[in-house]
Amino acid sequence: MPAPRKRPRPKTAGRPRSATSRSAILKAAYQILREAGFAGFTVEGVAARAGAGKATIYRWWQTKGTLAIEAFLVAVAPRMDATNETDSAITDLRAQVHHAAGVYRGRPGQLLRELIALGQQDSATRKVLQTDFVEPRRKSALRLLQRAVEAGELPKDTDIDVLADVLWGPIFHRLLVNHMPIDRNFIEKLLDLVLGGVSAADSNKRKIASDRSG
Amino acid sequence: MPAPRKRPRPKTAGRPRSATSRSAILKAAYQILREAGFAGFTVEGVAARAGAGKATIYRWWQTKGTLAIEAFLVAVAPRMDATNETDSAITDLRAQVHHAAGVYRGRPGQLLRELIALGQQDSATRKVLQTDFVEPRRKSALRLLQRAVEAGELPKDTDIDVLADVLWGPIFHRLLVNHMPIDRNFIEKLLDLVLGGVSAADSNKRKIASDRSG
Amino acid sequence: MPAPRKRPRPKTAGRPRSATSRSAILKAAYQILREAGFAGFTVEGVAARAGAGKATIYRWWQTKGTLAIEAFLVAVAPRMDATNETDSAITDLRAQVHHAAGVYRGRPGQLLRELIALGQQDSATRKVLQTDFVEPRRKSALRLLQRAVEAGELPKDTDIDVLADVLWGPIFHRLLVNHMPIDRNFIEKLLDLVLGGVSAADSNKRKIASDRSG
Amino acid sequence: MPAPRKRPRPKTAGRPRSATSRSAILKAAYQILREAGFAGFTVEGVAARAGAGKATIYRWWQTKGTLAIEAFLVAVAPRMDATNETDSAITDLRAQVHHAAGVYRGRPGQLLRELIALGQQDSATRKVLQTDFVEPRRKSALRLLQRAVEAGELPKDTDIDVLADVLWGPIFHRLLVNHMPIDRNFIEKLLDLVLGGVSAADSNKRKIASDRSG
DNA sequence: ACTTAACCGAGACGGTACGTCTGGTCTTACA
DNA sequence: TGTAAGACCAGACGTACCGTCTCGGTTAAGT
Repeated sequence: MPAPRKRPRPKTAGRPRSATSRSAILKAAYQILREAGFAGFTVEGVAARAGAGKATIYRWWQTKGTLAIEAFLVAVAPRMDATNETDSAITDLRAQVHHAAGVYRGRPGQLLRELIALGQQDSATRKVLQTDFVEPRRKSALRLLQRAVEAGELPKDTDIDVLADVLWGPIFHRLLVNHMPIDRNFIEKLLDLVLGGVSAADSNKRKIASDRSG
Repeated sequence: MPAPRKRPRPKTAGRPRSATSRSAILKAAYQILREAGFAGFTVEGVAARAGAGKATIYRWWQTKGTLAIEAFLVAVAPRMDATNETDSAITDLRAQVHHAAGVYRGRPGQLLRELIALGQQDSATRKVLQTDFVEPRRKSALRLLQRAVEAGELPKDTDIDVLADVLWGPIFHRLLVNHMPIDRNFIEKLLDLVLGGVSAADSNKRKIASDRSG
Repeated sequence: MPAPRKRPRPKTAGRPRSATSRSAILKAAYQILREAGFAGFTVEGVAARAGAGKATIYRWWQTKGTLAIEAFLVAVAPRMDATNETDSAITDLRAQVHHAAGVYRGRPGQLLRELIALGQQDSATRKVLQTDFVEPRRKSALRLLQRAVEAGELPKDTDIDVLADVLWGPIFHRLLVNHMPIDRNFIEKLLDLVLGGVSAADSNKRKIASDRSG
Repeated sequence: MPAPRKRPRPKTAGRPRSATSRSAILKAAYQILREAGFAGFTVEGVAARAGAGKATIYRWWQTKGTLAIEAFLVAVAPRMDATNETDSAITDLRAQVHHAAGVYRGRPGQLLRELIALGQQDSATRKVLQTDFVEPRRKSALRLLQRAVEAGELPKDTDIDVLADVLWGPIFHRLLVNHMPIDRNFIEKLLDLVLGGVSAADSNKRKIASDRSG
């Protein structure tokens, strides 16, 4: 059983997919998202700005939600991941959280809120969001946590699935419920509370280090 | 020269708002939400089922989002709060979290996901959600945490704002991102990790106690 | 058979109808008709401008159409009839036609068009229009024609019902179909053709006389 | 610097207008008009019966009035014109008037009344009615009258514009004001009065002839 | 003076239809 | 076959009025 909506690209078909068109569509989609949010995001608007036909869009994206997510990820994902590695997995983890929080504070965070919201109503969108955004990031986080456990920076019996949620959950909570800001101070206290509670590391040292990049 | 046709009208002129109509609308709204989710929730549908005019709905609710939220809260809020109090604030807190998690696992949780999603796109909706749902629950949680701090069950320097997010954030995270279930085991581990990490209480005893109410 | 539960109250019990309110409503109604035509004529608008309640309007007028007609007639009818009588019925008739045409050329004519239009769709309105506008004017015209017949100004076997339509029909035709103007020249030729064709009077003399009042 | 993404598109781009849809809409519109009159004529009803979208209707017809008129004309116009030609223009004219009166007496006449009424309130509708209904019929009548003048059946100095109104006006008058029926007798007398008054033909002969087709 | 019935303004009510908008599909001609 | 253009169906949107109904309150006529 082949994947259902995987585009069948035999070597000798008719006219090949236009890369120009695809990137024009994604670019236009992201511009509209940035300018008007998902509220002002219409397929017709994207088609018009990209100089594309609506049918072309629907040929390659299932729904407008999946288009929005792909446009968002193509534009934002590159600057979402911090990849500096040190000897300490915990240090890397803290850097990763701080970096992500910084991104979420800005325009991309607002868009992400809307896209997660979108995922609640439409299953195709939810799936794409899950596959292309959530899973890679979660796996990356779990890998770091696993490294920390193996290095003895976290207790051997740590449930990293739960710990990952305890780390990221509060940030998404503030992002989506919007009751308090995701400021640097919050992240710092969160990290101290969660990682400080399970690791024996000195919180002060870290605080000084992280302040340099704020 | 006084105005010619100015009689001193009473402040409460005109036919008063119909309570019957209001409750019929809220009831119909909740029924539709429960049956079809927010995707199938239309003002026209609510009006038709309630035997009300659309104008009546728009007269009293700014947007369909605010109607949805009010309908949800009126129907669901009563069974959302566990109010059993014991001597231990921490015990009460654990009970509260378990109870809420139980509610979120079911239909109300799915609806809540959609309503939070809704709040991302429309500011009127966001405001109502904030005022009528988020704040009361948060205040209740903060009160319990404060009690725990004052009773010495939590360290004196605990930042309860952060701790509240660390407790509830992971649950909302799983609710909204939907990557893993909010099962009893998760809640247990979450509580142990968060409260166990800051309090010295014995986790095993609590586990046995809370299982009786599951 | 008297009703058993009805107490023998006098027919004229309760507060009498407010003349102030009635005239305020009619005045407001005509103002709106004049300013915006029947297209912009709403009962709510009339009520608001008159400082009256909608219920008061509907208590005294069956539909908004009947209100519009009454408002129009109260304001316009007085200046619609020319009552100068001479020895010649034909001369009076010509004067009457010229006068009415003059009124129809102006704003009242436009309103009349809309009110006749209104009468096509609603039977209550049609009836009021028939009774209060059409019949009196038709009777007046028939009386003049009858006088002319009796005076020998028209042939004894003239069918005055048909002749009345032949006289007034062309004017209403131009009023409602609007293909050509109801100008003085048209009326003159119409009168000459219709009355000149059946009477032996000299058309030239009349033309000179009527030009003085154009 | 030329526009980068401007390809020379053909003038006839896009899917062409669907003839199927157009005729389904017109058919549905006429059915509704016939069954319920203009009072029961709604764009939503037409769309539903035609299996069309409301937007499609509004794309091609400015207002519901113009749709109603076009539907009426498409269905009714063919049977409105009598085209039997004889040697005598007057005879043809009398036949034409009788034929039209016959049509006006029936359902089409009732609809026409409503459509003319409609034209009083909306200028777009008035224009369509003027262009597609009034003008062709008027031109046809004027042509006949002109023929009669040239053939000597009417005086050389006849003002055919006025005569046309004198002929048709009384019919429209009775149609729209509805004070008396447009029966065969009325038409006969009208013709005798108007044409008999200006031509020298024998009225009795014509009466006998026309009675055969009543 | 008291009762009572009908009046009054205000404005909410159930409805109906409006004209607009957008999602997702379909149909052309061209490349 | 892919593409741009744009027409298509479907159906919810929020608005505008309709004519009815309920309020609190007023005003004569009849007692």
